[in-house]
Amino acid sequence: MEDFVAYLREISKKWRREWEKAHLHEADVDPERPKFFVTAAFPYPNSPMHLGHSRTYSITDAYARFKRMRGFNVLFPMGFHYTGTPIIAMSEKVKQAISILEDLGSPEEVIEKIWKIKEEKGVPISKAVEEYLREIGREDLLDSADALEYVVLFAKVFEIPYENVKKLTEPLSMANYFASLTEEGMKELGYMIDWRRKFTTIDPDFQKFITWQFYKLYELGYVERGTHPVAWDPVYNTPVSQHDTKGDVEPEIEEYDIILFKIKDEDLYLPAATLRAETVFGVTNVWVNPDATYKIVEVEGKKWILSEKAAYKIKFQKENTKEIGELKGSDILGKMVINPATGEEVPVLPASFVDPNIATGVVMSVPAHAPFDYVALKELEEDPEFGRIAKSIKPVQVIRVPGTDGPLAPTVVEKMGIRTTKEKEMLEEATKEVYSLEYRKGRLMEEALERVKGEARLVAALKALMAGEAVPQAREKTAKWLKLFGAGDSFYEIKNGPVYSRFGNEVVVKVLKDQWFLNYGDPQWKSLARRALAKMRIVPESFRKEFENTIEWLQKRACARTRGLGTPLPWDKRWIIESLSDSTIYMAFYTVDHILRSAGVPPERLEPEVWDYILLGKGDLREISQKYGIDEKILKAARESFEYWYPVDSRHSGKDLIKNHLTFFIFNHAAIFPEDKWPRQIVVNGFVNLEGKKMSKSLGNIIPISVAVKQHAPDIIRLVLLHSAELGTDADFRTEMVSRVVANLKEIKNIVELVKGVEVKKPGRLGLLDAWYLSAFVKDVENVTYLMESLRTREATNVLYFILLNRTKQYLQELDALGRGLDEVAKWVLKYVVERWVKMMAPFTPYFAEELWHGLGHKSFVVTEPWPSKDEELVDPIAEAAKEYVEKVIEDIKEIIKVAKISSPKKIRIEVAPKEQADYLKAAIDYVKKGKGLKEFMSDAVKLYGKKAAKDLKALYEMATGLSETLREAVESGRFDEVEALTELKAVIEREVGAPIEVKVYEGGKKKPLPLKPAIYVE
RNA sequence: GCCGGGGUGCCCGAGCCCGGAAAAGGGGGCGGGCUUAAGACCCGCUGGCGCAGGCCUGCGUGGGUUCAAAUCCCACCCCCGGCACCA
Repeated sequence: MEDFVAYLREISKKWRREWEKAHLHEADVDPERPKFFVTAAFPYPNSPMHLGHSRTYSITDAYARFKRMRGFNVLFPMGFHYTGTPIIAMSEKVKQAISILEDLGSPEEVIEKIWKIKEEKGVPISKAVEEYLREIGREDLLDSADALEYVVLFAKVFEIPYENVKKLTEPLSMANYFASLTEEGMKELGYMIDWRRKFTTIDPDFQKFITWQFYKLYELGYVERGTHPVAWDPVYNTPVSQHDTKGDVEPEIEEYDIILFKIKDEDLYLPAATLRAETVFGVTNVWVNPDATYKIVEVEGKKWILSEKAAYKIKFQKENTKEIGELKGSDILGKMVINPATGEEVPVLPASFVDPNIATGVVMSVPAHAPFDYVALKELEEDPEFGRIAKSIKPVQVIRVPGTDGPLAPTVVEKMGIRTTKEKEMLEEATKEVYSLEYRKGRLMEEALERVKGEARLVAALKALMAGEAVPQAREKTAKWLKLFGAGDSFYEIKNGPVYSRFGNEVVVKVLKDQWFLNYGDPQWKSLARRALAKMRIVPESFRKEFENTIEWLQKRACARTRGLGTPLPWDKRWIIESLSDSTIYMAFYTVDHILRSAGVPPERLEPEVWDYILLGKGDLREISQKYGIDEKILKAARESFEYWYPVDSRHSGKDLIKNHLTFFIFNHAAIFPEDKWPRQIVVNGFVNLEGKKMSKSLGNIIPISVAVKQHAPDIIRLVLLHSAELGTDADFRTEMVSRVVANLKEIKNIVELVKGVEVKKPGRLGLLDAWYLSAFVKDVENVTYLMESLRTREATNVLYFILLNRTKQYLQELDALGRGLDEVAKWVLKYVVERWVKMMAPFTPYFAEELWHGLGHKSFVVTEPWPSKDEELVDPIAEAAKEYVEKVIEDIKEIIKVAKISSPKKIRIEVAPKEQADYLKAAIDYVKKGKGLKEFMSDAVKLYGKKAAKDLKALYEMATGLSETLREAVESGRFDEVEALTELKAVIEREVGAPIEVKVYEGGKKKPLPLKPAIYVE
């Protein structure tokens, strides 16, 4: 086994060299041949390519290779996506880790020790790092644990020598390093990528291309400006996302509605933060924390009272805020404030459950709908100072849930028996119950709006707008209404806080002004996207709905960031175009970049007008050539290349990209290119698990291709990935599967070698066995072709590497049983099959197929051979039916032997129904096919064949309904002869059942045979 | 909550779109063969009943349509994934 894998590795090196020498993977414009342009999402080089990525690429490659054999001029290019921030964060973490490691003494030893802890205790790497640091008494370094984790991951899981890890402290060196590892992996796996066209997204010419794209989008009016909240490091003044935080936590941003309660007779406002603005109509009081410190902050001309923390946070969300005073929570207790929605006066009361670290530190109290508020009020009734006020407060119901009576919060609280605000867990559960019920089923009551003090006109307008509205809509409308008259605002908070940036600072929310958006919500753009999708083939088709939903759901999307690698926004260079926005139409760039580069066109000349000509055919060739100093011939060649290769015929990626990249891909093509250049197909595949487990960096169960190839062999990895799951579902890479695949390839090799050097003439007549085997194979050819057109690699490989192999083994065995062995006829048959079989394996295991092909004496490359076609004249339905029939008979004999508990049968007699019975069956089949019922058949058939046939006729009708297609057609043809089939394959049956058999036609006896159902006597 | 996917035999998993065979294929288990032994490999069994190829039950739960439903329709229960400025 080991030897065989080594052999597979060996031949992969050999053929990789040969193909490269022959430039097999380079595709150029060829007007004589139909083109096929395949692309897969390019990798982000923050790690070497692993098994998960290679599934997408292996599918793409098998498909590309298949299409090439089908006669297409296939282009499969690849590039690298350098845009973005994770690489920057990672390289900084590595830098930090290296300095710690150097500081600790011998870095490699430390890494080994950490790995040992991980292995021995079976804990994630992060835990092992922590444990190690504690062990050596360096708890002070715990803050940098995740940085160390990366280095361990690189060194141990990715098997990068420490000397090389040390070089990854600069973003670019890291990106280049991983890009080159990935490229090498792709080459090892034999992907037919045209590497001449490789680029990275920070190459100057690519940046010019993106610049053009954004000018286009801008001209079309799809780029907009607005404000946008982001997670932010307040010290380093930089946005923070998952990879920038300690412990890689994704900061989640939550938007609170602010409702401004003016303090009566004072120029001060209490900004209550709430997620349930619609309950403002039921506010009975406002809570502040009596022990907390509050600041008076001037916000947009009003004086807000905010908790100390909130006063700090708001600086990042509002412009020109000014702290002008300070007070204690207790200072404002008992004051009356005005509910801006209703105009009612309500008191300010103390509540210790109000957390000054969350939102504004001011909360409005709605006892009817918030369990906390209800219980807190009850609690307060005992208070010497505020007890009297608390007692006087009655919950005000403003939301009604059908099927319930009265306000929900008190009901639930009483039901659960909650008494004090200290029962936090119970209260939270109660809150969840009330909130979710009201959110799903609640409606805003008309009575709630009647509380609004004001002109009848105002109240009526509110009623018209919101009475009876479902909670989600009522909430939105209330918040909007309050904002419109200056009593409402927004406050952003980190929902899962506190989150710390990798610099150690607590992350806040910053509202960015002038953020640039792509407006995917634009109705015109949306309808273009819809049309593009409708015209496209989606594989598997079941994902279409998800695309449709995504198109509908997409709104504005921030398309630029303040930092990271990438292309500056052309009209506002402070911004860098974000990674998912600069990777939507880059496939077009593949069609021309090698032309422009090999001609030495300086990137700075690739101004928008140049791209307009190349990609849209706009402008005058000569004029542009002169204006930008680019040779006319080059421009023309680029234009022709684009025209030839575009549109993309097939776009491949993992299913995680449906909701973003793939849909943006559709949108942007629809916006920028004319309809005939819109993509034709999207192919989506599932993920890869390893031995049933999700791959994760923390578990360290990621296998980079470089490691996998050393362990297995390229063809094995390809085949396992292609065979282990249906396209849309998740695959599982298991060693067990690997060994099965290896064993099968070995067997296939042995079979192929049987016909090495065999030269025999086509025989005049085939045996039943030969005819069956050939016919089944021809159907395989047709089937595999169809399966590959539908990208069903699992089924296609199943036919080629499992079913066909087994059938071939069966054929060879049965030849032996018949005493024929590999005679001249069989040799011809086998050679016929093998030659085509090897070709069909080429898309999946190209190296293996190439080696076998040459072993058969061919001089051409199998990978560029034409795909086999279906040889109609070899289709023999009668032979297939005969074989199926014989197998059914064998099964029946075995069943009888088993049920009758016959230990060693001596002789078996098979009596076949007389020929004319077959006519009855034919008639029955005819009725079944026409959808006529049993009754109808019986009444007609009895007339025709007589009463005494009635019993048989009924049985035959039932048989007809369940007949396989093969047998049904054989019976219909009238050419199928049971005796002939049984006689010719007698030896096969005998070997299977272990007794001599005798075949004859029924001449009367105790068991009456039916057609296809002979009477069997076992002695 | 919204959107998407799914609940099939001891386990994993096809089949459901286009209704018509206890339900492909694995794995595990049991029995047998091979072997000094283990492994690998091969054969048989693996819902129930059945001394002749048969019958019964069955594909989340409950209804319905149909000569016929894992497959179509309705209601319900449960599980998984995504929910954005991140590649």
